[in-house]
Amino acid sequence: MRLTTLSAAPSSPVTTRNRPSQSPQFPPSSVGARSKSVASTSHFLQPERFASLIDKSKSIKQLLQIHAALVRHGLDQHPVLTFKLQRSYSSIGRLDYSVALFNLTDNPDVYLWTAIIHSHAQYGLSEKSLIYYTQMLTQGVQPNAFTFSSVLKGCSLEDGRALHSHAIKLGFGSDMYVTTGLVDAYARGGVIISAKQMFDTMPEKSLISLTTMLTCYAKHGKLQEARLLFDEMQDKDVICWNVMIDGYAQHGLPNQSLSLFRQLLAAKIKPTEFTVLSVLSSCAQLGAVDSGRWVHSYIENNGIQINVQVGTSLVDMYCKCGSLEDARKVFDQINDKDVVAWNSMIMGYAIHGFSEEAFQLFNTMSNIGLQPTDITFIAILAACGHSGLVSEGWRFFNLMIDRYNIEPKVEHFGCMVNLLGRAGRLKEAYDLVRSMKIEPDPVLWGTLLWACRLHNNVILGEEIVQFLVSHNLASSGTYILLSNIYASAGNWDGVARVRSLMKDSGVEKEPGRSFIEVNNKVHEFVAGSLRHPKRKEIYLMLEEINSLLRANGYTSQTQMVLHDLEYDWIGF
DNA sequence: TTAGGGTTAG
Repeated sequence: MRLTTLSAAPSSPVTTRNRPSQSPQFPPSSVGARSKSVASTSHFLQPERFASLIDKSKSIKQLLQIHAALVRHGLDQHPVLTFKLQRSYSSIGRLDYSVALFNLTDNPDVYLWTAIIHSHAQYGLSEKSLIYYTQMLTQGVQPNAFTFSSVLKGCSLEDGRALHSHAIKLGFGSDMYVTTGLVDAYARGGVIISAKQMFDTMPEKSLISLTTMLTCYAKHGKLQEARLLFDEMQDKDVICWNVMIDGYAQHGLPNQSLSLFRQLLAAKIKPTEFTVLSVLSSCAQLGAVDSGRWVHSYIENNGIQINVQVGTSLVDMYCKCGSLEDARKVFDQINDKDVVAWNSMIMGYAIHGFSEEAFQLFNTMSNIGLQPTDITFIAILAACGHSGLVSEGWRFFNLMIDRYNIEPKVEHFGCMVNLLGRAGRLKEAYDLVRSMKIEPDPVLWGTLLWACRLHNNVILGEEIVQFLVSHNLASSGTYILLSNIYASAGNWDGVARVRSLMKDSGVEKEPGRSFIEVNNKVHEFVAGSLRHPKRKEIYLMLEEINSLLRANGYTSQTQMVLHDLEYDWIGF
């Protein structure tokens, strides 16, 4: 007895592309029967001929014609043809037809079961593919190595473990494809040790299995291990480079990412769309606008398509580098902008204080019927914060909850606390934090403390710090902020107390860092470090700037700097 | 006369 039910006409294609305007007729019995269709020229077509027709078909119309012809020729249960047709439906995004065909097949063989499992896994429907897998077992059909490699794709860690023992039991535990799938499953589940163990059991490693392991390391920030593997790899293709470059970009090492990108170009390997996404992210992190522009023109001159993802990356890069005009130019040229593209541009305006432009884009986006996301509201609330628009902030905060049913996250509360704090409404900000149903994070507390410092509210500052210390939530930043609060109130005893408290509890301040790009080279400065080769010239120049400033009547605001625990000589 | 594994933006 089959567990799957025979479904009526399929109705939900996987993608909206190629969707026919009218309801599809299924199973097809007369499509193309009387017309001069590809499949109706002969009544005696051999299965081989049908197989080749299916392989050549690219549209749903052609596939339906062939399917109809198969029914007429009594070949609709032919295992090979059913398999091919199923795969073709799925490959053009019609998983619905694929499933319907599967349901109409009397005794699906291991090929068809594996194909339906594979199709669902391909579309990210891994739970569904696991259901098919269990149904397959219930039907008494034995899975093979192909089945395992398909069902492992995207499965959960728990399911991956179960499938692992199942694969061993059935003798597929050392198949290269199955093992690679297991490395990937353990890696996605975050169990790097198990992934590595699987990897090590492989007698032979393919480029794919090496890349899977490399991805595991890179995704989990194990960049040294990743680099070691990367350097050992012979015959690296561009995907390996992409994984490594992206690993650096995603884990705060944008300089290494750019440096590896240069090596890729030097090795005459052609970057892809994936490559430029990571590289643009690195440029954005560094504020390296010259490198960013170079990548932009590289994209334009080397046939890399500026699709919505690449376009958004460019927008983000230009925004973070402070070049809003360039960002807007790219933004306006992106076709089929999705919400992420809108969010990036709105965020760009927000962080640079152009709240009006941010609001305008928000309105345009709403007017064209695009639903804002939680990120959109972070951008909008940040824009309110930069312009001190308290009532606008509350309006958007409530709009988000009431109209768009978006639950505020800690970041939204952070924006509100920042907004209220800047406006001096500390009590309101503190009450908001205390009323939160979710746990406030250290950044949020920091924002509130920073506002106490800004408005010299020592009492509330102390209260918050006491709360944080007693709940074991205090970080070095907490102490620094409290010290600053005392300093700005002229309370030197307080400053001394915080210093000794920090010393006693062994808290160390993370050194501040800053970057600047000069002539395509990014220079990094760490507070207190004098390692830059041109430090003498830099100091001389700083002194010269200071003299000029003083000569023009500028007195620096040393109130904070003097009483900070470490003097960040470059960050000003 | 059938098949499987690796990299995307806030």
